[in-house]
Amino acid sequence: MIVAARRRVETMEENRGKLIAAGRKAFVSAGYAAASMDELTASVGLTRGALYHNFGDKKGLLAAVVAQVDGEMAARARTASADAGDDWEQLLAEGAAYIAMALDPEVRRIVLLDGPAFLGDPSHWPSQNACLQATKQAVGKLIADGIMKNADIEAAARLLCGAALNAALWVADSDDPQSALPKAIDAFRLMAEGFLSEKR
Amino acid sequence: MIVAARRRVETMEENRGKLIAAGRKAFVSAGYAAASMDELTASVGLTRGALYHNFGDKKGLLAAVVAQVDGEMAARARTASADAGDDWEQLLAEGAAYIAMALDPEVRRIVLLDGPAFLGDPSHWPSQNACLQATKQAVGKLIADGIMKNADIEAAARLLCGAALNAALWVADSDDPQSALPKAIDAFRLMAEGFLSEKR
DNA sequence: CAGTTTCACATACGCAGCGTATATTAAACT
DNA sequence: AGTTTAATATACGCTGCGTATGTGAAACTG
Repeated sequence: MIVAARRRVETMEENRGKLIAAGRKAFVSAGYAAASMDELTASVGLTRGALYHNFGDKKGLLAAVVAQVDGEMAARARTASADAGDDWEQLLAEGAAYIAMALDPEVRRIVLLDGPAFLGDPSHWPSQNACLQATKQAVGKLIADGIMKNADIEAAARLLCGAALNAALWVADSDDPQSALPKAIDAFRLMAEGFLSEKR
Repeated sequence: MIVAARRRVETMEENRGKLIAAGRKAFVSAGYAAASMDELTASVGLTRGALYHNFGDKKGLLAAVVAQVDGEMAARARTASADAGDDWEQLLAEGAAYIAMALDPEVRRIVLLDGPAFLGDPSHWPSQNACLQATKQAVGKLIADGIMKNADIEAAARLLCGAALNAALWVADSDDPQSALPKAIDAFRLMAEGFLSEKR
């Protein structure tokens, strides 16, 4: 059967997708700096021409890849906190989810290491770092409801996120990640409770 | 006056020092990846020959630079905690000191961003990340004395350090670092108290 | 103190990779 | 059908890393 000629936008979307997928693979295995754009594009049957047309430069592809992975992180976090009890438990569940996520090499390498190093601070990313966004929102509500002590929202969110993600890097790099994970999560819950109001 | 012929080791030490100093400058202004070893060595009147002889490769220089900056961080942290009250206050003072340190571009760019991205997890650095080491020791003592709740030492240290350093990155990148700094430190103290034993 | 060795560093070379300028070809208009 | 547009390919130059080789001065040696 003769396939109808593909429309331009279709193939372009498809090629963008291919390149982003290839980027995820390449960046995670070689790291952003060492990833070759020639190899990457060839691996999906394209050339650097397509890359530079679609993403401007190498950084542009990284940004697109980060945005995609970041979006997936947000989805996973929502799922994790969905069946937690109250708002506070939801925050803890999200934190635990982020710690677990960093066991994923894509998250670790691309979002936590190369992202900040080559794209700058996550809070300025166009994709808005998922962890930060979700945490900030949760913290805002908890403080408003008097469940959390009155700290600066941004600062508290950043501390919680930073703690979770950094602990995650430790877990991932430890000798026995599977046994380190619960320790990290336990400690996280303990520490986060510092933010809880006394009267609760 | 005729200067006595310099001994070999002397000049070598001096050249190593020059290269490390040049590395600090170059890495902080351009970032590790974009720093040119040709420019860097030329800026101190040497060539890449000296670099590769002394440090093996580009990464070797980064490691040396990281070790130096890391050492200075440790010294600053000790000074900061020296005149704090009890052990717990010392831990908090150290944390606050680390948050303040990340306002230093060298610390931020070299130790917090490029270091982990290109040398791997700080806990495996030969220089042993100063923040982690100091925090682990402090936490160990506090738990042994029953001042802190019984969490995993590594995990707790990693969380505290991660929170402090990540908050520091936020402070450094915020619109008004000087006003963000106290907010970050306040929130840090609050959160850290989650680790305090009830009975205290 | 002349001869020899060592080694810290310079010079020279090859190769890989990024970005850009130009070419091509198929889809989209008219 | 002819023309334009634009998505991708091709071709080029430049920069930069790492290595192989050269060199001269300090460090041994008898």
